Amino acid sequence: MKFSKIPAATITRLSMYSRNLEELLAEDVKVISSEKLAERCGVNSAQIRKDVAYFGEFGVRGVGYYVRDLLFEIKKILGLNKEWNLALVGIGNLGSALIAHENFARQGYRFVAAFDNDPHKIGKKLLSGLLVDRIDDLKKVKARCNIEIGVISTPASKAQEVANRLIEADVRAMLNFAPIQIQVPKGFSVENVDFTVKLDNLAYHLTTEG
Amino acid sequence: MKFSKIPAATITRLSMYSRNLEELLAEDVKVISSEKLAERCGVNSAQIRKDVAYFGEFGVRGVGYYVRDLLFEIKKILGLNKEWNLALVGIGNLGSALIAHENFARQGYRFVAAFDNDPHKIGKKLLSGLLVDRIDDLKKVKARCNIEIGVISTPASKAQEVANRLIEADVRAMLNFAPIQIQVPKGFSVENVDFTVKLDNLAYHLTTEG
DNA sequence: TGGTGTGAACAACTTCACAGCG
DNA sequence: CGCTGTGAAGTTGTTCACACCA
Repeated sequence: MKFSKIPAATITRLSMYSRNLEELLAEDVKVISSEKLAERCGVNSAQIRKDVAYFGEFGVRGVGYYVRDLLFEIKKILGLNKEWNLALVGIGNLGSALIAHENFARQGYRFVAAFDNDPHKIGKKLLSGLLVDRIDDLKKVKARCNIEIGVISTPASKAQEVANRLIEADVRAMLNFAPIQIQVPKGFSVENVDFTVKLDNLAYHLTTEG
Repeated sequence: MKFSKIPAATITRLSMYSRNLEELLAEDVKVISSEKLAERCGVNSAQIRKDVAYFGEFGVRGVGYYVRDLLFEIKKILGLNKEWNLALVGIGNLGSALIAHENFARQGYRFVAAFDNDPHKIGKKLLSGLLVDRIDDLKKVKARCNIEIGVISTPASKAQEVANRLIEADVRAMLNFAPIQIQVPKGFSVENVDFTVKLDNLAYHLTTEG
């Protein structure tokens, strides 16, 4: 185990390993070698060994990794041994779909608040049972619900403004669905989910190789 | 201009430059230096010069880049000088939200077909006016609508199966919203939009640095 | 003069290859 | 013996620094 810097890509792969290990667990596989797991994940086996070795010695030489143990360790590394409280900002089509989406809940992400600035939406109850709050009440609601991650699903033109509110309320992490680079101070994290960029990549490949 | 291999990250950045240039155009800015554009995009200026230099000499020494011209060239590179036809597969909450989402249309991506395998949904008309087709009719519908990119918004358990149908129908590009690695043969492209991975990254940072 | 285009230096990440251990 | 853990080698991507040109 070393304390050198962890590549960002390593964290992303850990997330992928975690999902695959969950599948293996469901298939009742007890032990897996880095070689086999690598094949499943489409990466190099040394990559897997190196990725997990950043954090400890979780394997058994001559044997492989115990699926249950490795899964547990990876989840601990990622911080998935607890539930995380999300707040949705921007209750449009996409936002509503996200609240209803199963993938959040399954991994322990839970929407505890929802915000909008449209007076027609404020006070309404969503299908999930959540009440839509005014964005001005963010701090107050945060104190009550312990919001840990903000999910921004407003139009691009409003996204930075929303981010500023989240920063003000000291929400340290944001998942941004708007196609724009959000500026945050040190100590805050933003992850972008930008499907236009992905589509542009596909268009490029179709144009170039097709 | 050189024909060495283009880093994947370059394409992703071109997409970002394109958006920023569109904003600059709207602000009526005529010329911009790599330095200024870099600041806006949060990257190094040499990076920008190198990225665009892979494809040609679009700048003017001592001046910078003409916004309109560079935007045009980048869009041509990415293949955004045409409209792209999308087919949505999986009409759940997320799928419906995607069809209604403005960001696709604005960049020239247009949904021309929608598929599901739920008998209750087939034949129904979506808000956009699209009729939901049977996935078995994919080839037939493709012949009519010229589907170029498939958008997969089914549960993870069905995603590979859907991908196989798309491959069979020779839809060469897929945007996958299911949290799973999709396997495709050479010549096909997949881009993943996976928010659980992004959330795991945020959770990791909150756990580690927070 | 000022900013591009680019070889060369650098940094980061990935893969190899094998020592070491269960 | 077999598979992990890891230094070393290799590869890829980024930044520097400056020649060159409008």
